[in-house]
Amino acid sequence: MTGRTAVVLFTRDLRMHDHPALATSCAAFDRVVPLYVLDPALAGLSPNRTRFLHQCLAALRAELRGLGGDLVLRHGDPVAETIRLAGEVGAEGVALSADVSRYAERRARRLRAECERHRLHLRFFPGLTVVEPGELTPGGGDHYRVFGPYHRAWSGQRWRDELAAPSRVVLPDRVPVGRLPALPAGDSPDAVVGGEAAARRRLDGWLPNLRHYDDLHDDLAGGGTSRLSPYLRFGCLSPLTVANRAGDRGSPFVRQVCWRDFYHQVTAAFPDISRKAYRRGAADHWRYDADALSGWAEGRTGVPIVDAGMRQLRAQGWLHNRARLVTAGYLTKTLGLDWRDGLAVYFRWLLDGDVANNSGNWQWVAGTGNDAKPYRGFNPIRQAERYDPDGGYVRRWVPELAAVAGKAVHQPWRLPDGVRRTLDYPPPLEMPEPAPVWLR
DNA sequence: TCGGGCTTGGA
DNA sequence: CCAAGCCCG
Repeated sequence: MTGRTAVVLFTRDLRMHDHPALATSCAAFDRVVPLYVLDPALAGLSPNRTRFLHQCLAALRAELRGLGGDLVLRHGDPVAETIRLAGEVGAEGVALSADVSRYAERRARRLRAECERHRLHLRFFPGLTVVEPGELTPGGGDHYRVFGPYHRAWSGQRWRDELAAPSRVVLPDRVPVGRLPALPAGDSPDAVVGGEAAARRRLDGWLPNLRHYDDLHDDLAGGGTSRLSPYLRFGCLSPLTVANRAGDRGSPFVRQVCWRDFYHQVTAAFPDISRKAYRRGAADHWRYDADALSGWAEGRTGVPIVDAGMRQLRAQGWLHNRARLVTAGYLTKTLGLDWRDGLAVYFRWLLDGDVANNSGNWQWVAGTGNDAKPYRGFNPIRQAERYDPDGGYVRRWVPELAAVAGKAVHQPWRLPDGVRRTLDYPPPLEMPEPAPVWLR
């Protein structure tokens, strides 16, 4: 067999379109081996994401087969398996998308060392963000610490060109492609289904709603948000594609895509983001109360808007961004519990849970992150009345309160005793003194 | 260096 | 109007 071969290691870029590592390798090499390594170290982290991942892999394999190739699946350590496969197929090069988490950083470091040892050419590509982390820097530092200035620079930056899906993928002869294990069970009955085709359908279906985004995105009961986050998390969609198709760079929706890039460049500069307070000198001392934590996690705090959010999370593996703010704010600022504990619960359930966004946003709410106003607190009742004015969101997710009409559903402790006793719904959790002003 | 500016709030 | 310092240009 003659000609040159490359291994393309897929990670969380599970798509064919606008995939720089794949497109470039297919153009530059005679044969390309698309590889995904199932790392047992990650398998138990989140049943929801593991199931979604397997759906993405099945879809990617089908797409690659349609182009004459396949997705090679291995189990084990991604670095060891990549090196082993490269040896088996006589590859000269390894390509993958650059990533920012601690896990990804360690994987990259070990890949560099092993590729050097085995005389393999290793190349990292863009593609997980619109603008690569580190590409934009402020005058006095290595990364942006405040969103506003970052957004201005990001909007004015020249973005790379989108790349087409390859037209053909040629595998070397006789590569064992490996079996995809049976689809594992998730935790959430109403989770969306992974895969690039599903992602593109959702994007196509949602784009006509874009012009209402600014008016509707904060309404908890409505469907005004794109719900693309799980697909962006696994790279079923290129964020550049999403941003380009959404048009105006200054629009509120594209601004949200920019937040994702913002937290990736923060994480690249501060890989401890999931464990350590980002803000120097931030107050980072919290109570520990196992009962309060489990009450919050299971959606039985007795504060309806909080419980509604947590139950949506458990049912769908996703929750509205406004509900993320309210539930996270309640855990940290009202209950006084550690943002890391809330982060872990989100990580277990969220289909879109990734280190950069999940950690960055939790730290923002907790006041330890990239916020100019770290002493911000959310009043859950005010939030509920503003963003769920009729109470429809609460009644949908907290059926014990379905009989309570209107916005009274947000404060069941104020209902007449006779009514309250008919509801199978707890009083609010005991809270540290002083009790919050909204609870009376 | 210094002034403008800072996702999501509250009184 | 105050957010609370401090990031950014």
